[in-house]
Amino acid sequence: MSEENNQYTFENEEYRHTYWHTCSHVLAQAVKRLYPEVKLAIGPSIENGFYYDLDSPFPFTPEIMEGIETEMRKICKEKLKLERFELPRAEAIAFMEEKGEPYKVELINDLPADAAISFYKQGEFTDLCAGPHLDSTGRIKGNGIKLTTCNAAYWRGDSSRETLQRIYGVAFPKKEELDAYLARIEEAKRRDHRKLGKELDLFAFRDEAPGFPFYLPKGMVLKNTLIDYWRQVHKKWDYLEISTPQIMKRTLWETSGHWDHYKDNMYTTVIDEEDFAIKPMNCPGSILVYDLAPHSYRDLPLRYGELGLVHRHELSGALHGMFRVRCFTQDDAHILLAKDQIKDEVIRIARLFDEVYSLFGLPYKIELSTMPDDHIGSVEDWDVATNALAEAITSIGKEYVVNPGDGAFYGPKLDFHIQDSLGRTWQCGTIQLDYQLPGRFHLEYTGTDGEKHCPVMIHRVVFGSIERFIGIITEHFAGAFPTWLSPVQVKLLPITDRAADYAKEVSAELESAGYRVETDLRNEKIGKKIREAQLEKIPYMLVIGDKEAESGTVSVRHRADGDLGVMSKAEFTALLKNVVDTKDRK
RNA sequence: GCUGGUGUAGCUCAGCUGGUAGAGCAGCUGAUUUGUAAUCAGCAGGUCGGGGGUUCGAAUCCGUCCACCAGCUCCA
Repeated sequence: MSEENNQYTFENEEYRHTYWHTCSHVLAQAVKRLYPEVKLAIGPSIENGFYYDLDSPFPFTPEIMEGIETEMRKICKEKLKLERFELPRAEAIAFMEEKGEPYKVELINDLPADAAISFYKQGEFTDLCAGPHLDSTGRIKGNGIKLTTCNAAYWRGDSSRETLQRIYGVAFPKKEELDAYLARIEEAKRRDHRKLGKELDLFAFRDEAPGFPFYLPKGMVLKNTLIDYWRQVHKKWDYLEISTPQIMKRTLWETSGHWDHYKDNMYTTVIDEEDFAIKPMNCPGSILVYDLAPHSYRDLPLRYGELGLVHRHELSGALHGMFRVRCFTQDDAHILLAKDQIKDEVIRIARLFDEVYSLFGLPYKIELSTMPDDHIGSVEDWDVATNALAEAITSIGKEYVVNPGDGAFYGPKLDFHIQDSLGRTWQCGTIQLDYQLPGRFHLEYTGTDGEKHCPVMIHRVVFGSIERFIGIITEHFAGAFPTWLSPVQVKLLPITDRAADYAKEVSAELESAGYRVETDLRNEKIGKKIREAQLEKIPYMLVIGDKEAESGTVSVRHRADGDLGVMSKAEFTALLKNVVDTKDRK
């Protein structure tokens, strides 16, 4: 989204954030003028606008938000100067205590001893803030401001602390830019995969199974086609496919550490008076496969691929269409290798990822997640592993940002994030290094020295999950999937009953050539048949009337390119074959 | 899980301050045999998310449970 923001008239990225940061102060000032009893928390600029967290005894309804917006415009018109000043710690605390702002007092108390404690004053309003800010509220275009939503947020992101109300807003130097921004949001909502999934009959959710997707026939074609592609890619990159059990004994999960670290998210059951768990991850299964036979360094890296169905009891509020479900198929792989093979293998994986994402035209961002508080293993191992990941990405000329403390409990990871239609990013691919699990299971291989060594394990997924990836590409293509992926690739549209037999003949020929075809034999006008096929986003429509039946031709229409004219059956089949075989994005 | 919001026919939605439900599309039937984004007519379809409560009377008010939406927390 940051690229798109540059089309606006902000002078530069820094000015945009300064502008929005000042907007957030104007927001807080407006709230305090109208509702002095509301307490202030924090109010920064964000990727797409700004927000202010407030502790309020009442909810901010749309009417109240409108009132606040009006007051904000007034403050802009007042052209209040913003003035920075500093106070010694004791005075700063006394100042905020006097104003009755407990959250600000807490913030000041937590500032480092040597930090300057700065404030910004605009008119009667003063806020604790490091800045920078615009020099006057008059620089903000009043009617370019829009408060978008109000939602809950925990004070300092801690779910055990107070729930605050967060008012989000956007603002632009020109009213037309605000309108364009809001129009873009509306357009993005039109490609929401939940909406398209329903319209295109891909998948469904039912109250009877919250968070558990139902694949409809067309969604199943999509899923199976993705899986076929996945198998093809992984064969090429030397992976061996396996499949491991859905339910395994508690003792296994205790050995793996999941019982201690992940139990709250696991579905468990009792069989013959013994505890079992439905797998939330595939790794222990792969480990048991490795452990079936002795291995030597010659076997490594050993790459086990598994399309593993996992179940995780996600918090109800976290569920989100196909992006966040409770049961999903991970396109998983577990690679066992020697420590000195890590960097090369990570490079190899990152190249595979790039090949896959490029095919779909998906831009992605890489994050390096480091050691969390809740971790197992030595800090030294973590350092070595984290560096290996960083070096691998740098060496293939890609960039990453660090996500401190966000690694899995067993090791650091590289996450590959892809954006949805609204610019929210979702983790799809991940490469996780694991120095712990092989040791917990006493895995070993015989090295060149004839001694036993413990291998390292890499966990990785490319799609992330088939479900999430389907959601991502549904939004990316706005439901108009490339022909090779489209549930229906060709729709035959006979104009009258007279052309029905010929249409069936063409359909049979295409089907026997391996294409997915539907025929619309309804007694409807051709305009209506075309309209509906367009709405179904079917790539190729073949209009068939008396002329085509007589000459043995087809009249081809493409969903995006329109009427392509009359072709012989052979010409059309060749065109279709080319588009499908090359996995053209058309 | 938390805060706020939403929940009316298969789908998209209307139903003002409480007086026992409406439209379009889809479906079915009939007519129409049609040349690149909606042919016409008729019929049928809902215990208004579920259980309660207030009321002479509840889709409309209250409470509760469920699901969904936005965000937070968490995560593929």
